[in-house]
Amino acid sequence: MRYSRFLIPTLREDPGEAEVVSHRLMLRAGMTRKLAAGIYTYLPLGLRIMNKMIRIVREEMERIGAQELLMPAVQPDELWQESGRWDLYGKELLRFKDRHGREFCIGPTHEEVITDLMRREIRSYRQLPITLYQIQTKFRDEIRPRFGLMRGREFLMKDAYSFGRDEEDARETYKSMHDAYTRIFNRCGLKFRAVEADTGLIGGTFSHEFMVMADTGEEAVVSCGSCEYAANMERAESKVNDGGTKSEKEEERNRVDTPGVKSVEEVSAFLGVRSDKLVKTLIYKTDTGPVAVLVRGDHEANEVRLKNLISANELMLSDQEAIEKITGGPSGFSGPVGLRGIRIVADHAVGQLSNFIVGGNEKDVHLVNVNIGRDFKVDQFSYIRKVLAGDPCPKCGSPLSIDRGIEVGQLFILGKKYSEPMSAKFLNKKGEEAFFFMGCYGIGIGRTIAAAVEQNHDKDGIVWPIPLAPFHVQVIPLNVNNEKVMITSELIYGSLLGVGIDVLIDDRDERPGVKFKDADLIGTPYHVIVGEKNLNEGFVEFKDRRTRELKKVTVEEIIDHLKGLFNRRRR
RNA sequence: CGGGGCGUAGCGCAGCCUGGUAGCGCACCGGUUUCGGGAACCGGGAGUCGAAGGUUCAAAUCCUUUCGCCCCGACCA
Repeated sequence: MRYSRFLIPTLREDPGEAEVVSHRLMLRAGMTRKLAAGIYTYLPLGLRIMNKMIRIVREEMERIGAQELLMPAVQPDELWQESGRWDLYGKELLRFKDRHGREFCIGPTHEEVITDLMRREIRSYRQLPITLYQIQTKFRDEIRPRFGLMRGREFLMKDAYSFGRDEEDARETYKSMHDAYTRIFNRCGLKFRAVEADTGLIGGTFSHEFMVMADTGEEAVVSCGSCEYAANMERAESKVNDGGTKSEKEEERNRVDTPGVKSVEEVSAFLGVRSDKLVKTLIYKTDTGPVAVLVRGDHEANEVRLKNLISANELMLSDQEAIEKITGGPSGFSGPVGLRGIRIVADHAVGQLSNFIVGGNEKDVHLVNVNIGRDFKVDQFSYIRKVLAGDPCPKCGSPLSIDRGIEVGQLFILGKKYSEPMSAKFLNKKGEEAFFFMGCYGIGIGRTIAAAVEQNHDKDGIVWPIPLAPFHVQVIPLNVNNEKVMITSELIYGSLLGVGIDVLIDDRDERPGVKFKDADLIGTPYHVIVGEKNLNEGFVEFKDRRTRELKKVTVEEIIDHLKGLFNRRRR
């Protein structure tokens, strides 16, 4: 490709709209442009990267025997009514009516469509298991799109769906997907981790997320340095010390006046006790009724775990009014003692405490030396708090650490969540009807590219991992008006092109500085610099973008070297 | 949806408080000189000041409404 004929509108200055590195650099490098909030155009250079990514994904999907198909982006409401998600999905689902007034949506995911297809086409267990995938544009009307490609509304996604006879089939496919994902993200040059995840709206029995580690990540990832345990914050837990006996003798319960003292920090400072001697009482409103939740003062409630525990779809902290009605006191002074007509669930850590402090359900009053059993009853203990850095690993007990990650892929075992309500059945070996046992597996293409930029850049621009790089080599003739320079540059360009290496020749009549800056910004892994002075001594220069190492070499050497380099990669 | 901020040339911004000829840098076009890390000089093109309404002799500037965008939060595959 000739730079002079190729649209790469690089920007010298940072666009004001961009906050995160990947967004900023991809705009500056002329790879993407925004059309509306969360909706982006991929310019030619950006599309080349996307296509590289897609190729990797296709190769790895084919390798595990998944078959590609393409489903419509627009989907009729009937299918979503069948699965029950039309009402469940909320505003994120972009809905509209056609000219006849029929309801449609733009697909944010395709479980319904694929399940419908399979129930029509698959009759027998002999046709199972089968895995299908597509690479397709999705739309989710995010409340707040942000971070450029990392969280757009319209985005390209690889979504695969497996149909098996039973759970064993599903687990097997799941495992091969896990391997395929590992290979895909490795090939993209990413540092990542597969973590246990909550199943969210898609639902199902278990799930892994592939997280790319980056400070700008949106999700907190809990992981163990000593064993393979890793989970996202929503799901993570730590070892529960439930064997511990309470050593302290139960003291007499007392009321203390705590005028205007509400928060854990205030109470612990006011009474001169550590916050882990306090118990927070949170009153939640849920679609399955109100719940009082007890966590230790220095802990935070994990609302996702809580939701799962009590099988609620909706869960939010109660407002002032509801709190007064339930506890009899204002917010900030809630406590479990004397609560009636409300379920009380407590975190395991609360169960380890004795003689702790709680709110008195009365303005300006707290209770000290409170004990479970004697003073109130807990309906259920569970792990319902957020893990803190340093907590013991649930598997091996070593301290856990918390990092930030970008979710680039997710694996779900769906089970019969869709096949049952949609009545997607086949005949099994015994001649009985059975529901498909399903799994689904997504990769955010654009997001993975953005994540790759987050992990691979320096102050001058992007440093593409070779498999994703839009061009492998950039030939930079420093003076296009010098015949010798151009003949040599063209020779190198042609030779590399001839062996299938992606080469960009910067044949613009620009000053060297401009070309160097653009080459660094775009992030081509290797630069071949052809300058008059070196050429007179028989040399060109070879630069490694990542290390910035510069070598003087002859034309023959550089061609051989690059040919060898990319031949080896291909094998 | 709550809080904060911003819409002025392709991009980055100033001007607005205190109303009176729309400006700067980069980019773009032409010319001269340059030519190894975003060149210098000369000349030039480019704006319904987000939109609508109001106040005023006069509005980018003041008032009202509205649309869009960004950030934080709530939410989230």
